[in-house]
Amino acid sequence: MLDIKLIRENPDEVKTRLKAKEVDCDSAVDRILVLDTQRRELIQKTEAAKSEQNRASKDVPQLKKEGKDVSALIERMNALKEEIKAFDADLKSVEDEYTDLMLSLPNLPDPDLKPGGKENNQPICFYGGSSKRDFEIKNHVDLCTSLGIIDYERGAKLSGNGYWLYRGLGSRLEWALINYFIETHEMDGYEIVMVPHMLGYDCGLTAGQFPKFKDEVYWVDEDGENRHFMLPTAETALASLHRDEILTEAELPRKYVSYTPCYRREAGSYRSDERGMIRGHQFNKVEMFQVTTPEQSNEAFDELVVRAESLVKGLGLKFRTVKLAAGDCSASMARTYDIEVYIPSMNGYKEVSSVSNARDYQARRGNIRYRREDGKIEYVHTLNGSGLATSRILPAIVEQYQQADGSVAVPQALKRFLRGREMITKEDQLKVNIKSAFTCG
RNA sequence: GGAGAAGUCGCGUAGCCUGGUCGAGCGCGCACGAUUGGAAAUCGUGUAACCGUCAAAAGCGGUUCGAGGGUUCGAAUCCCUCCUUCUCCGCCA
Repeated sequence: MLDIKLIRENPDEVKTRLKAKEVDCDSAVDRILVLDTQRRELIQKTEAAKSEQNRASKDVPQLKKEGKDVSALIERMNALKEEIKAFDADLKSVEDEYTDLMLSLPNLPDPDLKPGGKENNQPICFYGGSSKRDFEIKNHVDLCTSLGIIDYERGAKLSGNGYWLYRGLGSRLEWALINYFIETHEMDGYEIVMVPHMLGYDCGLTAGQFPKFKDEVYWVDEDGENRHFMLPTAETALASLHRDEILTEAELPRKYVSYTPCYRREAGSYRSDERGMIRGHQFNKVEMFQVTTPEQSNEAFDELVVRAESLVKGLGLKFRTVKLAAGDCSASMARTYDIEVYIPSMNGYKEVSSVSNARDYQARRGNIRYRREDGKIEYVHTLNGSGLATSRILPAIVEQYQQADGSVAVPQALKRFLRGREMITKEDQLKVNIKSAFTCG
């Protein structure tokens, strides 16, 4: 949510900056200004009437005590009652429309972002050398299938297109990634939080996904008011952790890390080049989240980018970091850098981390504030960054670490999470299969 | 899932039966001041958020006693619905 004072005082600046995001909010802003004026007029009228009512209400017992007649006063209060009712009804309808529009406005992009969409994204850092191989590379779908570490067929059997199963060493590899990431973040001072996977509506509202994008998540429990949705990212839960709270300056910044599966409808986004685990309805992600003061948030953003990058570096993967153009940042965010890992079979890069600064946008929606040392109360800044999306890292590892014989080397950093293993080979898989055939549950 | 109890100003509580000087008493905590060589103790003062008015602050006005609705001239207090918590029973990883 944007600051109404900013809209009131600089409506043109707001309009211009939102245009950089390739959304036209001119009419919404104009309407908000009208409603804002109406709202304040109605508040004044209502409050004048309520003030009189309060005074009269105090006089009644006093006059009664003095044995005076209060019937005239009570009649006046009856009239006031009707007046207030009418004003309140008007005010409610104005405020409802006002709130809807305020919630629909996206966050202002930072001024240094290039305006426009994807085509204006700027890579700002490349890491990792040539990935040329002297054998014909295979894509991760074929590799994972032949190694028996991912079972696409049965995933589809169980849940349809966009689902897969991790099998044996595939599961171990995925789990190793999660462990590696979580452990690294914890050592860096992040608190590990395990959050509910089914969330109430207000979580989506605070994070900024709702009301606009409420069709992009899975809804469960659809009986009336108490609906829950499956979280599309841990950010949606973490953003609401301190909703309606007033923190103290001393306890900021707060740093959280969460591992959750992410559930997304991905309606209409299927593309044939995104085979396998590049895009699914359920994927795994470790998410970092920070709550900071406004002064801390730029530094926190840089920190999140560095942390995400160092995880990819730690795995020895080739990647690049991209500064997103205003229009490619999501609605809630003022700035976003994506970290994209190289996928040899696609000869392209795919996002494994998205680091964003929401500034006070989510804090306003969720009423998350802090008390400064000097006693003043202000909105916090919130930031999030994937660290990392394991379901996209695994294909990258499999493709970048593939060997001529179809086996896959294990990145050094993961070896201790994989019982010191050097390679994942078909023979490994065979052993795992035989073993699991004899062990039950 | 069944039965019962409860949700009040940072925390703990009083007030609810018997509606009106209750936005709300007390204790703790916290802040400031006095006292002291300093501290403890003691005493005194203060102690929320939001909205509106204002250039801003002060001041003034309004709202908030879990949430929403109702009754009433007037609701923390009466009625209804919902949410949450606790206790007991049942069931269960």
